[in-house]
Amino acid sequence: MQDQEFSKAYEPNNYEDSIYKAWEESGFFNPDNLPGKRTKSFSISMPPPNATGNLHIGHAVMLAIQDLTIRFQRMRGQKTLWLPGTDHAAIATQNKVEKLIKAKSGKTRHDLGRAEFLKQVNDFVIQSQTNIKNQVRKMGSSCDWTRERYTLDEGLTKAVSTAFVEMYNDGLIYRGSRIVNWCPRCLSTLADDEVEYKPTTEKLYWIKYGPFTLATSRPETKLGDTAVAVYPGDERYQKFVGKKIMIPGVLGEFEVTVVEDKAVDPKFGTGVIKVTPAHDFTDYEIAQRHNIVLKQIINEEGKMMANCGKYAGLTTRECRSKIVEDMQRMGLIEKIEDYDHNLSICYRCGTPVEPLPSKQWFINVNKEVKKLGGKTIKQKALEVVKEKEIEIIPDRFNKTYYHWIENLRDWCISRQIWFGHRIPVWYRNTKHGTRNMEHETSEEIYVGLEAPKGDGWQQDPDSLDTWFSSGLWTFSTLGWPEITKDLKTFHPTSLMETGYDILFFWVARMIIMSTYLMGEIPFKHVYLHGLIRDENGVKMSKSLDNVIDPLDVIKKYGADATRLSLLIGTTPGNDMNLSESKIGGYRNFVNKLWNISRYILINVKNPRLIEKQPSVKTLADQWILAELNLLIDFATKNLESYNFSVVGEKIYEFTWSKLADWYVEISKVESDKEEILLYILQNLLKLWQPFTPFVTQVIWQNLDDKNLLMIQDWPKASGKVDKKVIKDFDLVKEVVSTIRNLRSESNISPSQEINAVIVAGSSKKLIEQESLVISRLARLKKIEVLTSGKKSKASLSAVVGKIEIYLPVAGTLDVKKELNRLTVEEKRVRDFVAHLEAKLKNQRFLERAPKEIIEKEKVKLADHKVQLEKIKQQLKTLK
RNA sequence: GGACGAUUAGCUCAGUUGGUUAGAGCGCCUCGUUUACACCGAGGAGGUCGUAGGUUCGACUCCUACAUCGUCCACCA
Repeated sequence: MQDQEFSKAYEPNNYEDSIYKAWEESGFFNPDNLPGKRTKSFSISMPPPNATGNLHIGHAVMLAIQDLTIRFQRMRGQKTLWLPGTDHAAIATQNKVEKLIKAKSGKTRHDLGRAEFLKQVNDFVIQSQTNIKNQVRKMGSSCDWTRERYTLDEGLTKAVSTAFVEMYNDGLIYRGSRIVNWCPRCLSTLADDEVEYKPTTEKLYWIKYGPFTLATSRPETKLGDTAVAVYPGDERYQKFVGKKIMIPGVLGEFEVTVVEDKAVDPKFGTGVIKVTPAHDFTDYEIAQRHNIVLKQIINEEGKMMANCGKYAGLTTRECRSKIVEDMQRMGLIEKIEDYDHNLSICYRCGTPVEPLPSKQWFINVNKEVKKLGGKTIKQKALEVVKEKEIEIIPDRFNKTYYHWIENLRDWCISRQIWFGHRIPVWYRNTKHGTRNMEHETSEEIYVGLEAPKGDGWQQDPDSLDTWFSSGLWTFSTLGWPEITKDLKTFHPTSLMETGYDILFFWVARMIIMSTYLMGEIPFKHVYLHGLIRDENGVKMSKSLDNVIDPLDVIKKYGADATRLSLLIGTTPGNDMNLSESKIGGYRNFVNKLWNISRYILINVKNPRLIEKQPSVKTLADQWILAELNLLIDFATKNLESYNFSVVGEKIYEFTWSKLADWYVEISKVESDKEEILLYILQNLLKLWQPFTPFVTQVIWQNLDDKNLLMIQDWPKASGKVDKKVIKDFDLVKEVVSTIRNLRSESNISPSQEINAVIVAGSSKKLIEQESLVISRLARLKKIEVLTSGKKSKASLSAVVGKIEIYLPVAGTLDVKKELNRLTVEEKRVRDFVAHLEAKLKNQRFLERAPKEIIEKEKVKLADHKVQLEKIKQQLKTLK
């Protein structure tokens, strides 16, 4: 050990980069290079961060948890693969680059043209990918970079096309004319779950509508009305049902059909709604049920179409105020009220969504397919979770998953953006530029992996929803559609670890895609972590300036401390509040581990690995090994079941409160502990490695400079744990603590050594045997151990279980204070004894409680009665 | 409107199938440089476990209702 290398405080910045480099160069992130015979595999697909992003704290928590799991399984002898990659994040990336270009040159993507725009997007992506990959490394992630993938790389693009073609041939993908969510800013469709809702106060217009009065928030859609609907059997309107009526409007009269439909709430408003099938989902469904025609009046830019007369060309908002004016003039407006409702907006840009009729590609979620034994993809996705093939942690998310799947409608997968996987469909004699449903065309369609031969074919200009490719992630990254060795070895993956916020977006879609295309589940366990909020529980955001940047805190406190702060004190599915002081606390801990190691390594003659558990000499030796073995069992069991936090807490407690506070201190008193100290240290480093891989490796090099800690075998508990050892040692600890307490209460300075008399009864042998330890830790000069008797006058006194402790401090004894202290203590024990006595007198307790519990209470009572007696005597002696 | 979660020490959170005199870290108070560590050591104060009922010999733990906060889903003109 080099002294200068082992500085007083651990400096993470001096080691982290070189350690990571050593790991990466060792090749052990790659499962093919792992030593030993590894028959079982354990794999995780890393949820791909957006190719454009910066690492944020949400990524950090995901990386910490996944790396912990992979490192644990690697040490357990599994063939471990953690496959990293990035996602092209279609709309998000396109929007971002569009903004950048606009800011730089004032140009739009249309000015540049498709090819040039895509080139610029790709340049941008390559640059930010390098950035985020290095940030992933900073966290210590032991993922296999040789297998890294990108959703737009060649192999994955082929997987996407193959999936599309296969689903098309099975009739699962179809092109249809439907009402879609349309963002007039992005000029694209949005999936149902890409629409967000914003509470907004708007106006509700009560309008005269022929013979009816009805309420609407969108009077401009009156131009597209083709029906009026009432609740079935509503007496007020029976005479109109089934009739066609002429309604006066701002562009003259128009005809509507009156229908009955259960979608109408007879209690809301007047119980009548106007039906605009082309621009409202509910209205569209009503129109479908009653064979009502639809009339599109709003175009893809959110403007009124040519069929709107003088309103043509206005935005919907402009049109609304204009049309309201005109209607007021005609006396068609009865009243206008304020009205709170949820405005639908685009989740990417916040623009209000315009429902429009459009020709798009969909995945049919209700089609029974042969490949799934006649089930629908929806049924299959439900089944694998219900039958526990896939286990979601925490399991309460099962319910929300079921609910979401059950209510899933056909998934619109085409997007009118350029950046993404182009839809593998070609048309001839097409009018694909028009999405208007009224233009049915006779066109040839070709769906395939490559462009068809022959003239006049044009590829569909649209691209696929980014979640379509993400849905293939677990198997497309392993080589599918080729049946590769990796695919056979690592799929289904073992664990999917991600935030609960994308359970639907992503996890559900992977399940759908994998069960259909692969015929197997994508992963066995789903671990959902919560959101990281700031110390006040507020979502982190740049505008609030409450963001904790993982790179900043790694630099300041080290990657290990950052990881610990994200791994401990959290439970799956629950949000976590994180503050910098918490990270600082774990930095202190890492430093503690460093200094324990430093002490051991400096004081040991020959730092080395110890193969077998060393033989013991003292109670402390037995105790620390027993505690270590308990810890190993606990950690192994709980890491297997993803209880990271409790494991971290337990190892932390062992390290600081057991090893450092007691055993290391005792090692300064009892000699000849070289082997045990080394043995404990080497196992402790192994236990910590999945949590804090950097500092443990730095320390490990001092024990073994040839092999990396990350591929060592996970520790095994050796031998049976003797409970009596732990009980005895705990008693010794309590005696020491009690003496320290007495000293402290009486302001006896640590440098002042005093005598002690311990009346130990049946524990005399134990206390005598441990008297050296006790006297050094409690800073005693002389210690006298008796079986019984001898009341020491003018002493501080206390009782530990059945043991009486006297510290003769004649002269300095503050009798009044001491009496007071003992009286308080006496009352506390007396109350407890009374409580136990009452319990044990309760007939029903005696009848119904289990025997062991009653026995336990009886022993407790007896012990405390003895204690109470002794305190009383001590009080008497003082008086 | 429906579902879910949270509510435990000043703050951030643990608390496994009901059987401890309710725990940890940070913060706070007192004392302390005993050569691993002041990113430290020793000791201490601090909680009727959101409220009200109920089940039970026994409830922080189970049930019911309510309150506050939060999230998701559905969206009704």
